[in-house]
Amino acid sequence: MVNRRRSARADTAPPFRADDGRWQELLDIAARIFARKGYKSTTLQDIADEFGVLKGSLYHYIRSKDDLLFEVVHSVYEEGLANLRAVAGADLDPVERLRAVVRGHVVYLIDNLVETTVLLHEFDQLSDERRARMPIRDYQTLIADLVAEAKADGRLKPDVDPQLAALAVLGATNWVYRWYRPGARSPEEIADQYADLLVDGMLLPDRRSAGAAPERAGASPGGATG
Amino acid sequence: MVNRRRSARADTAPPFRADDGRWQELLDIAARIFARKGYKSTTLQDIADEFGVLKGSLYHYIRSKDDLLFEVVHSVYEEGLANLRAVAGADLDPVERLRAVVRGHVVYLIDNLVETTVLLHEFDQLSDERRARMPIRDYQTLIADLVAEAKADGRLKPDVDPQLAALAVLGATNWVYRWYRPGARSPEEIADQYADLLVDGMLLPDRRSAGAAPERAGASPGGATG
Amino acid sequence: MVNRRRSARADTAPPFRADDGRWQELLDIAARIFARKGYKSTTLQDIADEFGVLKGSLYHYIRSKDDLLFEVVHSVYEEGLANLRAVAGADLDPVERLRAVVRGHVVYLIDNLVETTVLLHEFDQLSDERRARMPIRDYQTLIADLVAEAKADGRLKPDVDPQLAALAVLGATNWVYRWYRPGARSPEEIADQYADLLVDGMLLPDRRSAGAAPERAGASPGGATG
Amino acid sequence: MVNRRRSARADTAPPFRADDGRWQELLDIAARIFARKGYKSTTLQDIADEFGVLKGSLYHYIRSKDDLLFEVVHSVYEEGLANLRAVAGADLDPVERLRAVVRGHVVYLIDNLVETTVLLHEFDQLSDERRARMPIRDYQTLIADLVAEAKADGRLKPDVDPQLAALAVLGATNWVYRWYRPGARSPEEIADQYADLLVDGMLLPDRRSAGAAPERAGASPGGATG
DNA sequence: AATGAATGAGGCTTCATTCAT
DNA sequence: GATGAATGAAGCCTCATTCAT
Repeated sequence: MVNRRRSARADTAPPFRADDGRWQELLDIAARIFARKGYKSTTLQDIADEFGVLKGSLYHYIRSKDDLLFEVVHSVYEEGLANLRAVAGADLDPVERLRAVVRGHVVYLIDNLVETTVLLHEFDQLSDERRARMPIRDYQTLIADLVAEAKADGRLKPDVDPQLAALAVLGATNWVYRWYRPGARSPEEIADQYADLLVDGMLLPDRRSAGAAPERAGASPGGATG
Repeated sequence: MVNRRRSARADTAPPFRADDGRWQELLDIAARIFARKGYKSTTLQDIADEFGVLKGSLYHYIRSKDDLLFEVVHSVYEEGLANLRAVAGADLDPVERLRAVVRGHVVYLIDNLVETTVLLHEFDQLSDERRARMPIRDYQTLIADLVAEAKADGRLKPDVDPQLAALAVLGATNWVYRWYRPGARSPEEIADQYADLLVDGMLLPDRRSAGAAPERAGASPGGATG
Repeated sequence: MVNRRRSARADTAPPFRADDGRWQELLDIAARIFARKGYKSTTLQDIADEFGVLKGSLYHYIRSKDDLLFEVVHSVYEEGLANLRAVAGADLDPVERLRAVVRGHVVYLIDNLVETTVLLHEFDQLSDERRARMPIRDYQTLIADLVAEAKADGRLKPDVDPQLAALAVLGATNWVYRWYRPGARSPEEIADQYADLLVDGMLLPDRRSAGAAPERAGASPGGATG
Repeated sequence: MVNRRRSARADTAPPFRADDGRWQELLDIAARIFARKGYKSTTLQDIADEFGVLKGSLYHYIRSKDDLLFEVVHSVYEEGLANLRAVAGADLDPVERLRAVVRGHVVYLIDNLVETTVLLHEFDQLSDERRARMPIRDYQTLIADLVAEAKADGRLKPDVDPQLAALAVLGATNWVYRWYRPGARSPEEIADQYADLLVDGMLLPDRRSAGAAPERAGASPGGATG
């Protein structure tokens, strides 16, 4: 759905004005390697090799290795949140908005798998200052608010705790980065299943969307970690 | 229930037979620091400092840093799986066993939060050979099988894909390591909510356990990442 | 005679293309220290100190300490063998070729004393893989073949065993690295004496070159080991 | 021929009175490993493992690793020299004494292959003080004196330089430690061939022992380094 | 923009040696 | 005589970063 997010080199003020083609290429390479090996296990040498320059030359683009992590992560964070906010603000009843949010989150995550992997797995490696600029709790709050709204509408089981439910939703959906590999199942299929499972799980029995879709075919999804 | 898992120093054959008190202390320290800073960002100096020896002295207990990660992770992996298998084998109908498994997994994870954090976050840092000794897919398979069984019983929505459902369950529950902090809510409360949410989400509308418990009180859970 | 052998950086592919001046300087320094203290007793610190950089900086030139040993040793090995093969292929009768080979070997060895010292004393410290690339037995074979040829010509005592004779020749000549110090006696004098002694020792009594040169003056050679 | 040389624990004054069985066992083990891997590459751990104690326990037998090297080397040095002196003092003409010395040296060396290997290869690793206690030049002098004597008798080619000839003899014979492996050829066969080759090489043509033995059968000797 | 060389700090690991028990 | 634990120094190697060209 999304995927056209492109970093505007948010607030690192690099000592240069790289043409944006090369800059994006660098970010993409860094993101890919961070996702594969982890931030700490990635060396600037790894990145420079793939970028086709000597490692010292990377300092024409960045001021520190940390910059790369931040740049990779910051834009997915912002855009992903914006994306969810847009969906959450649609003119639908709260339960449907919740469903849409789950769906949208899954699709966004898969559409930006490399970057979200880095965000979700390497978030803690950011400097405190930079982590503070990405209040990751906002995701939880956004969903918890929707749950609370639906609950106020009387649609949900009375014992649903919005915060806890939000964390369950985020856990299930974020976890996708751990096992998704393109091929078996489309992002949309996964998103639909997850939305149905998670949102139906909160609903009062008698209020559930009666008609469940007929079983969809598809190879069983693989899972590296799970 | 849990938590008395103690490593029998599985298959690293360290150059000694230390008294197990010190060995366990070392593993606990390592696990704690790995959980806090990540494996790669933890230095043997960090560990030695807390253990109260010079860093070279750690080699009385290990043969490489990697040993520490493996030892920490291997026992939680094994015991956690054994734990789930025991629960999954109970003499109950499949849906109840599924519920019990979700509950058991959450409780186990929280009871062993430090070690499961290391397992879930640093699994990829293990050497290939050692990773192969812990077929983490077994967790997914175990749950997927239960889902398939319940589905065969006609209890579940026909479009539930067992593998996908298992991954959703594991995502939601495993994610707990990202936000759980002792205090606000008991492990059992969380476990119950998760079990209800996730299992109910798979059930056919008319087959659901009618009586949902009245809302439980509790402070809203904090969440570092989520 | 020789001594212009310069490494073409045979097959270590270092992470750079240093100007060869510095590279040769490094190899020369390493060779000198290896020869003096032995490979194992030489530290990269020793080498870096003399090279004038921090020890970590050596890794611009090498990938491991082992590289240095290999580079030092590989080129003398190859060139020394080529040198002998050239001499052995001359258009002379076998006995004279043998004499020339002994002479040539001694002169080459002294002309490249530092490197041959390292080759002869530290050969076993090479990794198996690298040792395999230098079939040091070729020296023995080359000489044994010449001896066999001379024997087939009927020039040698019938009980001369070519392999054993070759080993005697190599032992006597290679041993030079243990005691030679420039000054007392010229490489050529030594070479001539050795050739006469060793080759005459194989000849049939009546076939020997009658005229022996008059005694040459010269200080008695010192000898550290021997 | 010899081989019953047993160390009297020359002058290391160890902090103990080990029963000599264990002490000899330790020296034998150390010698074997030093010969195989080199002194520097041998760890006390290696030795302790084979000796069947923990490495710290070795300090009941030695005061330092260096002690082991010295003890191993000192006794072969002394006994080997005494052996040669006895042979050199026999009541024979100088040329025959020379021949006997070459023979005796080769046999002794092979009979004590492990220890002589350590002596010949690791001599330089001894502390200066200890090296000084083993004037290895004595071997050279002993042989050079014999050569000079034979030369004074008019038996040798006039251009034979006694020192140089002695070094050739020592080189050829000492080198045996580099290639000898039991099996192919008896120590005595090798010794005879070497004596004939080296001594005949010094003789005046017309004075040589006419009858050379008929070719002896035997597999060709292997040679690791040579 | 890029190179090539170097820095400097620190990481993991090894190992001879000591010592209380 | 031996153990088990620890020391302390040092060794090899890595890597983010700097800088003159």
